[in-house]
Amino acid sequence: MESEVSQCRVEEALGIVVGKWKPVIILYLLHEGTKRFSELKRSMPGITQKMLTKQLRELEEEDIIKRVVYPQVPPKVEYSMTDYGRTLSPILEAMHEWGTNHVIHKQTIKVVEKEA
Amino acid sequence: MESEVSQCRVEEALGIVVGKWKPVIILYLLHEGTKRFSELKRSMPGITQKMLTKQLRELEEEDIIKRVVYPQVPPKVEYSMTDYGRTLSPILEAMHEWGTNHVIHKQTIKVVEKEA
DNA sequence: TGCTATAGTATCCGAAAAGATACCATAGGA
DNA sequence: TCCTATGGTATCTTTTCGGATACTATAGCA
Repeated sequence: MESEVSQCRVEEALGIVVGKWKPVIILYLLHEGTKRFSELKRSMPGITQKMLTKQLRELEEEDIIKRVVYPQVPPKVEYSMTDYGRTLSPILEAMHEWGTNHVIHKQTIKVVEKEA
Repeated sequence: MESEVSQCRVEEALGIVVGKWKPVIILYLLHEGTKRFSELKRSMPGITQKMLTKQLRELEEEDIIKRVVYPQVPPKVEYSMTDYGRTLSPILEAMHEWGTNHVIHKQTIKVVEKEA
């Protein structure tokens, strides 16, 4: 039983959460519950339709979010977290907290460097 | 005080941890302590010298790891986690755990799909 | 004299991710 | 009759990431 670095499963979690938009999508759905495609798009200024669709499909593929299509015209599609997807919450929250602190920490480093 | 998605600081943490090699480097240094450049390289088959150097420089820049150069020839350079860098540990461990479980979960989904 | 080990740099290349843009179907309303 | 809203797809271009390869310096050793 050696400590093999190659058995690292961090990338499994990372692969789901990384990207410019995925954490935003997940946190939004975690906090706001069920949302329509158009609501997601409006809440993420700068994202293209193609990008949003792609990210949502990938998250759905991994069973993180649920996609419900209502047979209407114009179409209505709702997205929400799955129970399984919600298990990501502690990780996301921890990263959010760490990230918030890191912004401050970076400024502290710079000050220390200037003094030195 | 509205829940603005754009204030999301997850990316701050994510930016440090993502990449093909960074989680591996961090976990290795967390578990094994101080390591020389050549030891890191040997423990990560497939990484090029350029990549390893680049990742290490970026982690050093963010105050996650410490770089100590010994004025010798041939050169000796040691890398280790900073105290601050060690604060990433819970996040990495959580992701590792989640990732390990996710590998199993994906198989479960496939089985359920086949049955349906 | 030439070879090795160490910790790098410098360039170039290909693949992958992200973005811009245009297009589609159709119910309901003006 | 034409326009709008919705939730997409299909292409093309740009940007970024990662990798291959070659090059560097120099102490010590045979």
